[in-house]
Parts: sequence; structure tokens; C-alpha cells
Amino acid sequence: MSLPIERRGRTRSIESRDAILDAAVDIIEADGYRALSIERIARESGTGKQTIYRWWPTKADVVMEALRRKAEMYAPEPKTGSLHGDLTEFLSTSFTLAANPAIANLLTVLAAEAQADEAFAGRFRESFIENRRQVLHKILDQHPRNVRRDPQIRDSTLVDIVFGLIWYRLLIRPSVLDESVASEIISLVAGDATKSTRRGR
Amino acid sequence: MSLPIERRGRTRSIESRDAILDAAVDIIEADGYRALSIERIARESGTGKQTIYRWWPTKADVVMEALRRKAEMYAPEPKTGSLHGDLTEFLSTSFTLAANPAIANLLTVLAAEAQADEAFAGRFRESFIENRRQVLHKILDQHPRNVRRDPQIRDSTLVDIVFGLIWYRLLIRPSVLDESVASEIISLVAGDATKSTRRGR
Amino acid sequence: MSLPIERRGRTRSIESRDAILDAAVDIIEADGYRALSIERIARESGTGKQTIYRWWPTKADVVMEALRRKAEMYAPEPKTGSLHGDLTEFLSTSFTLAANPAIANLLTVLAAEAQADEAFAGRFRESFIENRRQVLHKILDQHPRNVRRDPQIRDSTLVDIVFGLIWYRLLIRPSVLDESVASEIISLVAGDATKSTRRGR
Amino acid sequence: MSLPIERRGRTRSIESRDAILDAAVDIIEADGYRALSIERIARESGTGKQTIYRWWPTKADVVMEALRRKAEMYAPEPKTGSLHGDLTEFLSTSFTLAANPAIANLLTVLAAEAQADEAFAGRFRESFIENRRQVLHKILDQHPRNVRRDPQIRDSTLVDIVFGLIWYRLLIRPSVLDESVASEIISLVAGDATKSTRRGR
DNA sequence: GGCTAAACGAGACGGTACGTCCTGTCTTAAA
DNA sequence: TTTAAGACAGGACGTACCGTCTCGTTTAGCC
Repeated sequence: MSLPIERRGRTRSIESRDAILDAAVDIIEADGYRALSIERIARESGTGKQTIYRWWPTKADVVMEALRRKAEMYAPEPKTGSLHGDLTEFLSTSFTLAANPAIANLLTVLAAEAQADEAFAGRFRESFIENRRQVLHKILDQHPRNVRRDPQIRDSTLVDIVFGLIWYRLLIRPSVLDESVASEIISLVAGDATKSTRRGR
Repeated sequence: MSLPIERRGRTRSIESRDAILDAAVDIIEADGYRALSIERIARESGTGKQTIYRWWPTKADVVMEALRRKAEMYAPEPKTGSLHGDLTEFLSTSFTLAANPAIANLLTVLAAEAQADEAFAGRFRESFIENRRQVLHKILDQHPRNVRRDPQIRDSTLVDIVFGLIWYRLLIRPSVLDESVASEIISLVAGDATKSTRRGR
Repeated sequence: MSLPIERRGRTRSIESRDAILDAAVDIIEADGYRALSIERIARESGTGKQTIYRWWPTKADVVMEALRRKAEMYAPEPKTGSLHGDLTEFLSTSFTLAANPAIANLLTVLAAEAQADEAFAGRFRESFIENRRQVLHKILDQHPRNVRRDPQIRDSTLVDIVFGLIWYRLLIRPSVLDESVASEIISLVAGDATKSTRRGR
Repeated sequence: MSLPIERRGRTRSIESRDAILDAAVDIIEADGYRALSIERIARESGTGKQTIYRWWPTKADVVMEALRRKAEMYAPEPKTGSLHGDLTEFLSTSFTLAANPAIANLLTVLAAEAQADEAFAGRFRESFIENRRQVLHKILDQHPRNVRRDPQIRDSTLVDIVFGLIWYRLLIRPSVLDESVASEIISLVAGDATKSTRRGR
């Protein structure tokens, strides 16, 4: 696809790359975000600080790449045909990620860092936030308004409500994101979710 | 209220307290959260570091007190009698705070710090998060379920949705919180906010 | 002598001061000047880097103070009355210092550092070089020219010759500085030192 | 001397060699010895670090070769026939070199580096110090002792005195090395320089 | 002309040190 | 007992070099 770009000098070491990403995740899991430093990543990954600075602008970008590697974050673009089905699949994927403590940890690190570093915040939104929003937007777009419950709420608000709920429970006030919450969301967006599909409930 | 406890030695200096809180806010506004350090607060407030450490466990607690002083954050417990009225007043108050950049700045600092410091996160939730949730909960409690739009969504989820939306737009994806958003929220919680249009639905 | 100068804050720790000077000397003796770094001095002395930077502008200044502490470098201003006697005492003191490997080591470090750092070079000359020159100058001044051997050599050149010889054998081409060299110098400056005692020569 | 050894592969690039030596000198002149690094030599000469490491063991050896190229340092072995004449020529050559700031700079670099690197010190003495000493020794050897002023000073001490004076004024205490100093040296070594030779002048 | 091999520029790599900043603690004199 | 001041041990920051190690390319002698 790409022309043979001129590559000079020694090539990048994938071993070092992986060791760095692994170390970053390990440190956060072991001692928390506070304990994460470029110095310690280098020390524990057996690499040099320069190698880290060469490939990532900040330690938060290291974490972001670690997360990207760990969880394919771009949502799977569900296509079940029905609004209920698509939403169910979307929320299931999202909640599963958020319920994984290892991933939730990294997500909170990224959100926190974004507050302190405007440049990183831009990269974070571009890489993580917006593409997941697009998936939900696409689901909403593909279904006529009249199917939906409440035409008075703009799609953009609806999207913010869904992600707002998830992030609120990650960042501000931890509580579970389970199926019952999913069905509440679905009923909010698409009308009573149980009416047609889960009558037996 | 308290008996005249024997207090010996020099009394606490309110001048220092205020200088510290002022300096913290000034630094955040001038150079961002990154630039905030105990060292600099002491330097710019003309106080000693020990004085800060004596009265606040972390710099985030300094910020929290500064915010408390700046804006009376516990909501005014509105009592208009109607669900619409109470919600309108509640959201108006909340959105006004969030729209104030000086306050929004401090809120993001607190949320970010809470990610890195579990102990502070507890104090933060206790001081800021929970009491505002109580206000909204009380509003919902005071109005019979049948007035509300959607009996299938639990109050606790509803509350998280409202605060989730606000925090999402503060922390993750900045966008406006204005009257039109408020009326969307109200229609979501209480049904059609505009009595006349509900008919055509 | 001095008025009670306003002293605020914690006082300087002499333990740290001594530990730093000791460590600097130890490192040079163990692994040479190349191995000397602020980082390692701090590590081995159990102090913080900041403490070193607070009191000395460069690591060479640390070494200079270590040397000053180790050997009282200001010459003893000999007063035997005779030119021969004063010179003998002066050279004996000087050669003894230079012959002490621990001291010689530090002297070469200082001279080397002075080549790379003009500011330090100034401090070095002021603290070490000039005051020892003064002693020799004073000895020469106190004795009439006619006693001396060669009126055609200026005192300043004579002084440079004496110190030049010492430094040359320290820095450029190591060789001994013993009594026989001292008597050569004396005969050069003052005429035949052995006139009365070594007539048979 | 050596048989035509099998030389395969690309031959050494004289362009690179010269670019490296030029860059080393330029850097020292522009920003001083402190600023000299292999990295920067490579960068500014447009060569690779490996090329430098291939041909010189340390950066001081680069400087030494640059100096050798710049000034033919081996003294011209003067043969005027008279002690006065030979010494005059020798000192004139030596002082001229030392008075050239570009060359003096490099000499101090070499002397400083020799303090920190014993192996280089050996190469430095062998290449620079000893052969110039030989010239002066030869001059002294070629003239009977009775011509000289002071039979009580060994030749080796005399040689050290001459070079000591030069290096002292280069390294420790900068001051001029001019004709008047030369004549002092000559009078010291050979008796009154002006008495016999100045007459015909 | 093809092969082998050394030298070349570029630059990535694991490290060490730089000099600065900050943390949380401790010590001093003044209030 | 609190305060401002400031020293302390410790540790991270982001940068610069060290000396080594690939890379792909260039240039030589040899078959």
C-alpha cells in the first residue's frame, strides 16, 4: 500500500516497545497511576528513557497505546438489523470493557491525564472518544426517528447521555454497569426494551 | 457550641488560609493544574509549606476548599412545588456552575486528582458528589412516579444520567450545557416539558 | 565581630557537608576523576543532589573545598630570616603536599576542571594559586636583590618557574619532587645553596 | 616496511577524516571544550559516530590529531651552532605556538583530558611531550657544560623548568610568553644572554 | 560483471548524568 | 503553638551523550 519509505538506521525494536507497554500496565496495576513514571517504566522494562521519549510524547500516550493493544477499542459496528439488537450489542461490548478492572484502570488514567494536558486531551478524544461516538451515532442514524422513544432529545445529547453514564460510573462514582442498566438505556433510547423482546421478564 | 477548650500558643491565621486558597486558584487559572504544587502555593501566597501541610492533607483538598469557598456547592434544595419547576431550578443552578470556567477548571482538577488518590476520592465524593445527588434524589422522591415519564428507569440511574451528562461535558468532551439541554433532560425525566406539545406525541 | 545576622529556617547540616566532601574524595581515589559525578556523590554520601547544588556551584568546587579541608593550603609564611631557610621551608611544604598522592590527585582534578570551566578557573586561581604565589613573592621581596643569584630574572618569572616546575610534574610528566630538586631551585634563585656546606662539589 | 596487506572493501574517506578534525576544532573554538562531544562532532561534520569510533579511541585523540595537522609540533631541531642561537630559536618556536589562541586552546584540552584518562595521558606524552623534550635535551647536550651558567642544575630539571613555565602559563595562570621571557630563560640556562650575543645585534 | 568485504551515513538501543523541580519532613527564630 | 523561612533526603523530570548495535548504501579489490 505504502511505497517503500526511506528507512535509514537501525529499525525500531518491537521487543522494547512491548516491554514498555507491559511495564506501564504492570505498574498501574501494582501501585496505581501515581506510581507511574517514565523513569520507572524504563527501569522495569529494561529500556532507556530516551527510547520511550522517542516514540511517545507523554506517559499517557504510552498508556493509551497499551490500552489500544489490550482491547480493540474501536467498536465492532454491530449490525443486527434492529435498533434493540444493535444497542444491546453496543452496550454489551462497552460495559464489558468498563467492567474489566484492568481496562477501567487505564481508562481512568487517560481521563485524568487529559485534564492536565490539553494536547494529550486532543489525542485522547481523537483516538478514543470520537470513534466510539461515531458507532453509536451510526446506530441511531440507521433507524427512523419514529421507532425511537423520544424525538425531543437530540441524537448528540442521547450519545452524551450514554457515554456520560459510563464515564460517570468509571470516574466519579463507581457502580456496576450490568444488563439491567443496559435495558434501562435501551428503553430510554428506543422505548420499552422489554415490551417486545423480553416479555417473559 | 463548643466549650472554651484551652487553646495555647498562636492561633491559626485566617490571612494565611485565604492567601493559600487564593494562590491555588490563581495558579490553576494562570498555568493549569500541571503547574499546581505545594511549593508554588507557598511561594506565591507568602506562607510556609508546613502551614499548608498542617491544614490540608493534599493539594487537591486545598482546591476543594477553595471551590467550596468560591461557590456554595450544596444545592439550594428548590421547592417550587412542581417537578418541572424543581428540575428547572436544579439544572439551572448546576449548569450555571459548570458554565463558569473558573469553577469548571477546579471541578476537573478534583475529578482528575480523585483518579490518582483513592483517599481523596472518598473525601471528594462525600463532600461534593453525594450531597448534590441527594438534592436530585429528593426532588424525584417528592413527586409521584406516575407524573414521571418513564417508570422503567430507576431513580439512581436517572440521577447518574443527569450528573453523567454534566461531568462528561466537563471532563471528556467539552460542549455547552444550556437551556435546550436542560429541557431535554426534563422531558426525559418528567415527560414532555412543554405541556402543549405532549399531546401530539 | 558580625552582628547577629538574621538566620531563618533550618541551619546547614555539617554532617551532610562532611559526608559530601568525604564521598567526593573517596570516589576520586577509588575510580578516578572520570567517575566523579554529582549524582554519585549524593548517592554515596546519602544526601540529596539539591543539597550539593545549594552549597557548591560545580563538583570541582566540592573537590576544592575537600582539598582545603584536607590540607591547609595557605602556606605557613616561613620566617627563618635567611633566604635559604625560607625557600627551603617553602619548597619542603610544597613538595610534601605534591608528593601526597591523595592531594596530588585532587590538584590535578582542579587544574583539569579549570580548563573546561572559565568561571571555576577564576575561583581556583583566587583561592589556590594566588595566595601561594603571594607567599613566595613575599619571601623574595624580603631579601635584597644582591643576595640573589640572577638579577636579570624578574621575580614574577621566578615565581612562575617554581610553580611551573611543580605543576608540570603533577600534570604533564609525573616525576619526583624531592630535596635534590629543592636545592636546585634554591641555587637557581639564591645562588649556590651549598656554597658553605658542599664546597667540595 | 609492511607487505602489501590485502585491503578489501571501501577505503577510508579522507573527506570524512578532515571533516571530523575540522568540526572538533570548530566546536572547541566556538563553545569550548565542555561542548565537545562525539555526538556533536558527528552531527556537525556530517559523518556517523561509528566512523569516529573506528579511527580514534577517544575524542581527545581526535583533538590531538587535529592539533598535529594544524601545527607541525615536532620542533625543527635548530642548528645555529651556538647555545644562545639554538635556544632562541627553540623558544621562539615554542612561544609562537603557545601564543596562538587556537593552538593554546587545543593544548589545554589535551592536558585536561590527560588528567582524567590515564591511557590517553600515555599517548599524549609519547606523541607530544617527549619529542619536544628531546629537542631541548639535544640542544643542551651539544654544548659543553662550562658554557652554561649553572652546572648545579641537572639537564632534566632545566628541561622541566622550561616546559613547566610554558604549561603553567597555559594551564594555571595565563600570562604572556614573549621575547623578554625568552631572554630570561636563556640567561638562566646559558648565562647572560645579552652579554655575548647582543653585542653583534 | 558478479562477489565479498570494509567503510560509510543514519539512527535506534540500554545506560548514566545533568541541573531543576517538587515531595513531605525537620529545624530554626519570631510572634 | 503557629508562623515564614528554608535545609534536608529522595525521586522524577526531559535532555544530552556515551559506546554499541543494526540498517541500507557505497566503494573497493578479487575471481
